[in-house]
Amino acid sequence: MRAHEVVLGWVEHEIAEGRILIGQRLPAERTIADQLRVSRTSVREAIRVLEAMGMVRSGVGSGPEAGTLLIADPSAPFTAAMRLHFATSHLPVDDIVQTRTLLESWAVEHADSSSPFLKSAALLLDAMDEPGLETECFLQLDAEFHVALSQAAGNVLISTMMGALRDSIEHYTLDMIGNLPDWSAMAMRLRAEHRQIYDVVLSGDPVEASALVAAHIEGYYREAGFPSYQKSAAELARPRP
Amino acid sequence: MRAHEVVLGWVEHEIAEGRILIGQRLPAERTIADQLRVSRTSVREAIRVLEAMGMVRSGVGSGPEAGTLLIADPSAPFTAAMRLHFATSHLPVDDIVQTRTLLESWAVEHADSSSPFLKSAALLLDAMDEPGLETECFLQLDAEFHVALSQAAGNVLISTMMGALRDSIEHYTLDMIGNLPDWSAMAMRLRAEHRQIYDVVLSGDPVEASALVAAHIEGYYREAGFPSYQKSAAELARPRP
DNA sequence: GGGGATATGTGGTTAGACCACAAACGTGAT
DNA sequence: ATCACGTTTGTGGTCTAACCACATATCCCC
Repeated sequence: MRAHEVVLGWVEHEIAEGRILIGQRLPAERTIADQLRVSRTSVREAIRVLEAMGMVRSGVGSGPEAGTLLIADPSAPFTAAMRLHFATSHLPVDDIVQTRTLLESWAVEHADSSSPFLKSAALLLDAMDEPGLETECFLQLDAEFHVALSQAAGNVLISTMMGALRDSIEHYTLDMIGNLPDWSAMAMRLRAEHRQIYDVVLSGDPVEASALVAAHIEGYYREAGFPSYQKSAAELARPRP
Repeated sequence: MRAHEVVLGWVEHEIAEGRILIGQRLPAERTIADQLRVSRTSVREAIRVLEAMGMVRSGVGSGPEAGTLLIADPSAPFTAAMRLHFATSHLPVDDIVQTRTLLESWAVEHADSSSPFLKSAALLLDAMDEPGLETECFLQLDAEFHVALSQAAGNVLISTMMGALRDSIEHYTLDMIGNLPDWSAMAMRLRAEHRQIYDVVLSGDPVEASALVAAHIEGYYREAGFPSYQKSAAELARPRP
């Protein structure tokens, strides 16, 4: 086992044992190196890996921003990999729409209407009603809302995948709104659809909720000027009407 | 921008420009360091990141196994992150079954029956018929078969997610076969079901294929001794009969 | 008490050296 | 001519030791 893998194993172990909690600092690089009898070089290689996976964040200097912090929620490792992935190879928008539709319509269909994540979703909806909200912020809240909805189904994997998609989707959406003739009208429409979806999920009508979500996603991408996206997303997700 | 990020950017650029192809070697660490005017240490940190994401593989010595090879198909970055993720936090089996069922039944439903991936799938089926095949190898081929099926739908994201799940699933399946009273009987049954699914996909009956896949996955997990898994996977994937 | 110089501790980076390994190359004996 | 064995070459793997930049904490002088 290579030296930096020893370090990775040690960190994983420390986390599993609860000796390092989220938000806490890892020991200094020199300390870890000394403790594990490896060079600081190897410790740094390990930290680069953890950083790439979104598990830690390094900062120089002193004070609360300095040192290497553990910032990983369990779903984080996904995100970084996806980000680099999408930075390298641009995925077909159709694929993204299909996948979003599949995952999200499944999620709302299996959502627990008493899930605390729905309360988060409601707060996000309120935040999106804020007048004079920056477009960028709106899109961020939009993405958050969809992730929160997905979490309500209680499937860690599905939530994780949606969370991974979120950041990547923001990139596309920002590009897309340039194609829109009237963004504020679109924002209004999105707000209304979000409310409708939320209400139906809360009222416990899985089938209707699923259909609404599919239509919502499909409509968004189509109106934002992706003519290549022909087929109905709803149909793709649920081809047997 | 930190030094190792410069290296990462350079590698991404070289890949995007087509100067480094899959299966080819990156320049030697010392060469890259020299060329980019950074230290070899920084080059190594960048390579560790790429390695963690499954994009490259490093080997010492000389010859075809040596050097740093680019092995990334577009879906690779997922895998490593997932692996570390699963190593840290054990996911509920139910979640995995649900996700597999959702992704795979969608994939076969939208499979292109003329896809070259189906030819790969056929070869894998033949390989699984090999008498005296090690259990471990069989499970590997099994996983490969499912990934190949998923690829036939032509959605990069879905294929990617399935590919990411594959390695993780192997871990569980290996544990599971210990619970089986008669592995060779199960293997026989899996072979038969695989053939059946393959035939139906090839014949172009999406609905039937989807149902078969769901039943196949569900049956496997249930028989392998996960009583916690109660609900029908087929029902989960397609709750409106 | 205030304010600026200094000490401390952090990650970021570099240079240079050695090791282990595996293939390719030479050189010798047969 | 051929084979076997040592040598060379080039690769990643590791380590030491030093310096830098940065941000806080501390101290000492005014």
